[in-house]
Amino acid sequence: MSGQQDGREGRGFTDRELDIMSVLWREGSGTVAEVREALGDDAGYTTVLKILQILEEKGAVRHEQEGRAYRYFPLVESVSAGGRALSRIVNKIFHGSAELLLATLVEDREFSEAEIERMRSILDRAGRKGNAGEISAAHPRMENKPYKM
Amino acid sequence: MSGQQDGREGRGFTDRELDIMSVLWREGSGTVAEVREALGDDAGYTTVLKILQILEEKGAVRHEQEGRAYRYFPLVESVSAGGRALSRIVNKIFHGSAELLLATLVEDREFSEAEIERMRSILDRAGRKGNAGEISAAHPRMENKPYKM
DNA sequence: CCGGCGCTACGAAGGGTATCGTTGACAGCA
DNA sequence: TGCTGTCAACGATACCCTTCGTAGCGCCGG
Repeated sequence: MSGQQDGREGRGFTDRELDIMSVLWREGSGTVAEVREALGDDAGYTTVLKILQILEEKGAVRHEQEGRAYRYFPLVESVSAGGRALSRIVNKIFHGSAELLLATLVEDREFSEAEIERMRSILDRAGRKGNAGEISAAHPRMENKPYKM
Repeated sequence: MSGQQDGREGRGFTDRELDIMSVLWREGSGTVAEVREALGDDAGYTTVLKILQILEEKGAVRHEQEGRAYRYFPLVESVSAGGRALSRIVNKIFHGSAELLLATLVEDREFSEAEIERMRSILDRAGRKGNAGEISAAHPRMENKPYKM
């Protein structure tokens, strides 16, 4: 029994972990040295390695041998991590109101017309897809949806 | 060196802290017992008290004597906490793209027509304001009060 | 007046994160 | 062949979060 050592899976990322995942998402992959470089070289080598290993334990990244070094690849999609984080924020901070979230977002930042136009079209798509006619039918109780990682 | 004093002073709440702040934001205020009740009574009394005290240390809440108990009030607005959290997510996970964030948001949830309509109007307002022209005198402050009741 | 109850304060235990120092392996080079 | 630089693994350290156990205090009912 206990086939797999289920460590800390399904959890969110900590600050530092997120920093490193961010690099991996942006670059696609990276060795310890590369990640360390991308972070701004303020972190020690072993520190970055350690966190990468923790991330691997969590199932968020994997590695391949590349020459003498390991190259790390993200296993968790940034979108799915983002979805989780957003869900959390919407529920805990904005009480389930995505509108309030959006309002806060546009309050804090300045968007170009083009950006706003693209965001509008995203909403249009959502409107057509999510609700082709009926409105009050099902009020989506925005509790925690099941996500998978 | 390079200590990690990045998330201490009210910048970013931990899981449990967020749970409790969420209750306070929703209810407006609460005693330890009330908060504990609202959480689902799976938490011990002293646990909730402790976190409330930590929150107070961080400057996120304050308390007033009320009879024999303390009544805690949130000092940090949910919107400002949300703004910070959103900023973080946009930058670290969505690489600064609010569009991608919005796309993910609408991917994960189903919205009613009414909600989408309101979100669209939020974008309209942002478009008029953010446009390099003139800011109209009417400044529709998006507060967290008059919404979603 | 006294005991119980509710409340806060103190602080410790348990587990996790973040940062390194050190060690051992190995490859390239003089 | 022996030195040096790069790399992963291990272990240590320090700090933080979360959960409580226990103690002390004031109030209320009997």
